[in-house]
Amino acid sequence: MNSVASHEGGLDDAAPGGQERDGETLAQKVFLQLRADILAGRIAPGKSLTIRGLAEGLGVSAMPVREALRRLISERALELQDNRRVRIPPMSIERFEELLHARVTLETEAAERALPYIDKERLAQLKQIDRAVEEASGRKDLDRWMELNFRFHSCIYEARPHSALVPLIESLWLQIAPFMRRALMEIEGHYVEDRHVEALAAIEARNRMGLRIAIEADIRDGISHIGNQLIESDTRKSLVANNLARRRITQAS
Amino acid sequence: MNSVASHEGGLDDAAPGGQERDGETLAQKVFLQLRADILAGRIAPGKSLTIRGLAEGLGVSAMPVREALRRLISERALELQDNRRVRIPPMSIERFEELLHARVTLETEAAERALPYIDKERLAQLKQIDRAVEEASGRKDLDRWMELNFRFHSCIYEARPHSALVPLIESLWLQIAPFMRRALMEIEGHYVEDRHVEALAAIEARNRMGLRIAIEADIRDGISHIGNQLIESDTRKSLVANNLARRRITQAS
DNA sequence: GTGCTCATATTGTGATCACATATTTGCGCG
DNA sequence: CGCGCAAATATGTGATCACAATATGAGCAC
Repeated sequence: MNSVASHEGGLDDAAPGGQERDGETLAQKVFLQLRADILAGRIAPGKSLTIRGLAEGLGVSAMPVREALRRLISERALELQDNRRVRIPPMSIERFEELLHARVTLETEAAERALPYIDKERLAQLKQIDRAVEEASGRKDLDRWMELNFRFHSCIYEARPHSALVPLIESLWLQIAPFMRRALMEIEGHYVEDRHVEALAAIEARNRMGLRIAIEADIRDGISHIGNQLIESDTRKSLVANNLARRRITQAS
Repeated sequence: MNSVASHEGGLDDAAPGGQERDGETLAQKVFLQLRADILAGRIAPGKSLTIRGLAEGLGVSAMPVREALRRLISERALELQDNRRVRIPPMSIERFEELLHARVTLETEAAERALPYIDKERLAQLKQIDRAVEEASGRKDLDRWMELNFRFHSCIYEARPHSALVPLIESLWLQIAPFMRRALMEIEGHYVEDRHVEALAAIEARNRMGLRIAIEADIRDGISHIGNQLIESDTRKSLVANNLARRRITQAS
C-alpha cells in the first residue's frame, strides 16, 4: 500500500474532453504529485513506474503522465533505464557523496549571496518555518519535517532575485531526497542537531561566513555519517527482495 | 532563413508507424537537434516556437516535439510563457550576471574535483580539443568555436566519475549560450584571450588553485565586460522590431 | 484614421489508437 | 523436475483527433 497514486479518486475533477484550466495543466498537477511523492520518499527506490499504471491510479490518461515523467527524468529525479522503463535512480556511495558535496557547494554560495536580500519580514518567515520544523521533529512526522526543511532552505536562497542557483539546488534535493527520507527513517533517534538556529543567528548578525558554516553543517550533520551503512542496507534489502521474488515464482510454478 | 528546422528532409528516416530504434527515440533526436540549435545560437531570443511548426520543419509528428520542448523547458533552455507559448528566455543584466557567477561557482569546483582524475590520455585529448578551438577561432567559425569550447570544459569536468555537477553545468550553458553566441557575433575582434593554455598548464602541474583561476578567467574574460552593452543592444533591437512590426501592420491596413 | 467587436485561424492540451519491443507466461521436451 | 522456446501480455513510442483558449485579422462605429 506504499504504492503511489493508489487512490481511486485521483486528481480532483476529470472533464471528459478538452482542457483543464482551473489552476494549471493536468500534466503540471501530475508532475507536482509525483514530485511530492518522490521528495517525501513514498516511492521505493528500484520500483519501476509504468505510464499506464500511474495514469490509471491518478485517473488521467497516459499523456499527462508521460510529460510529468519526462520532466522528472530531465531533472534527474527519475532515471530512464535501457529497457525504456522509469525508476528512482539507485543510490551508490559515490553518488551520494557527490550529491552531498554539490549541495554544500551550491547552497553555501546561494546562502551567502542571498544574505543581503533577507529583510525583517523574510527573517520572521524563516523563524516561523523553523518553529514548524521543530514541531514536526517533535511529532516525528518525517513527511512534514522534510517538506519544511526544504522550505526553510529555499526561503533563504530565494531571497535573492533572479538567482540561477535555486533551480539547480532543487534538482539536487530531488535526487537526494528519496534516500534521505529512508535514511532518517532507519535512524532510530532521528536526532539532527538544529543548525537552523545557527543559520538564523548568522543572518541576524549579517555574518556571511557564519551563515556558510551553518548551512554546511546543516547539510552534513546527521546525514553524511549514516550514508554508507544505509546504502549497504539498501543493497542488502534489494538482494533479499530479489531472492524472495525468485523463490515465490519458483514456488508458484 | 535563420529559422530552425527549415530544411525539408528533416531527421533522416521516417517510418510511417511504430518506433525508431536505429539509435534512440525520435524525441531524443528532436531534443538533441533543438539543443544544438540553441547552443549554437541559431534561434533568435524572443522567437516563439510552435509545436506544429517545428514538427513540420523536422518532418515528424507533434509528439516528439512536445517531449523535446518539455525537456528543454525543464532544463531552463526554453521558457513557457503565460500564453502557453514557448520561447528562448530573454536575457537581462541581472540574469546574465547570475548565470555567469553560477558558472564560476560550479565550474571552478568541478574542475578542481576533476583534476585528480585527469590522466595522460585525457590531457592529450584536451590539448587536441584546444588546438581545434584555436583553429575554429582562426577561421572565425563561431558555431564550431562554441561547440568546441563547451567540449573542452566538459572534457575536464567529466573526468571525475559520478559527478553531480556536470548536468547542472550543462543547464547553465544552455541558458547562457544563445546570448553568448550573439555577444561574440557583435564584438568585432572576437578576441578572447586563450585561457585554455593556462588551464592546461595548471593541470599538468597539478595546481588546483591555478586551475580554478584559469577556469574563472576563461569564463569571465571577454564576456562579462560586454554583457551590459549587448543586453542594451538587444533591448533596443526588440523595440525597433516592435515598432517596425507595428508600422508594417499600420501600413497594411 | 482610430479604437472596438466579432469571426476565423492557430496553437496547446489531453485522449485514443497503432505498432514495435520488452517482459511474462505457458508449453513441451529433455 | 529443470530448461529452452513460443505465445500472450504489458509497456513505451509515435501519430492522429477533438476541444478550448489564445492570437490574428477583418469589418464596423466614431
